[in-house]
Amino acid sequence: MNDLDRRVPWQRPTTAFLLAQIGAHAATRFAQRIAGLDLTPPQAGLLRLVGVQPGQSQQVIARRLGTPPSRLVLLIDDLEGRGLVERRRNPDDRRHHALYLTDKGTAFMRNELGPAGAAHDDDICAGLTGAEREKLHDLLTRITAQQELTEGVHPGYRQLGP
Amino acid sequence: MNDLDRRVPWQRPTTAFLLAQIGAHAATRFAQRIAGLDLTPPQAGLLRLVGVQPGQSQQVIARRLGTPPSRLVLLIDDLEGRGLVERRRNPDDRRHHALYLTDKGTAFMRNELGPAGAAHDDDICAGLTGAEREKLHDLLTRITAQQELTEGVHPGYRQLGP
DNA sequence: TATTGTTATACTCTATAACTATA
DNA sequence: TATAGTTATAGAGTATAACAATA
Repeated sequence: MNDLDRRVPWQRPTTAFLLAQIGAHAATRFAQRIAGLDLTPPQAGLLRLVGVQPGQSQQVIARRLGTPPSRLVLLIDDLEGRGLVERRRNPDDRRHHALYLTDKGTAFMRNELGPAGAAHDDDICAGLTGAEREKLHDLLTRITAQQELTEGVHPGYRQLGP
Repeated sequence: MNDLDRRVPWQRPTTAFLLAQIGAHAATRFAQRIAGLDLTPPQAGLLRLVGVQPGQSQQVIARRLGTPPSRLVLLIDDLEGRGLVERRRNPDDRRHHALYLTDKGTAFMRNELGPAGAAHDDDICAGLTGAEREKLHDLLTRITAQQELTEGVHPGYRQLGP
């Protein structure tokens, strides 16, 4: 028992602390993994959201992600320049740019990013059995519901260190 | 079933994704909570570490936190200016500054930061029963061990939004 | 010369505000 | 005038590098 433990009631890390610690760790590891795909975490999140909800305007996507629309511009510029995402002007209102995955983008999700995400999940859960992973997934899903977190979206993607 | 689900095998968020999502959420909520104590998350982490391992030099603390020593200076300056932390020069080697909590700092941990952490934990786990919280804590602890994460330290504290 | 702590500087990421075009 | 998207600017946070004191 150390000095502080004698005085404050923190004998062990709280569950919330462990969640933040492991969450940060998982985000960092994910960033490192997809760096090999020349992708930053925000780009990966955007790519996934465009794939799941194609045809949305940049305004809608920005609101969904909780980010200012101006931030999307450069992210999309890069993804579009690499031929993964496509802006299509709406003929009815030429101010809107609807976003779609290209065929190349779809293949990238299936062959590169998808497997990377699965491998990442295996990495993080390596210490648990299959049944334990299910239990953990269930408990975490309950938390996301109670805390009213948007499915498939989170702001905490972390950049890669040196 | 949406467009992307037909093409890539991501029917549900992975466990690793949920961990990152909830971890980011928890970090943000914690930042909001301790903002009422005029404390940033990095300051809270430093304060706790100084309390748990008093008498360490800034170099040692920096290595433990995985942060450059220069970053500690301003954090400590602020905490010292508020009378929560104390630098003590080592008479044997006057280059070293050993860090300690003041009595005021110890009281602050017990009466302010400690209860805030407990309330935060209750908030995040509000959707789970007591037994479920135990189970979750156990599973998360297993992950931290397998992933070799340092107890009580994580780099992912998040700043407060607007 | 090597190390501790500090100060100065630069870089990254993000948000805010100004601007263009369409309506 | 109002909105979608873009560009320009500024801020927060952090890291890197130069510096002073001590060994």
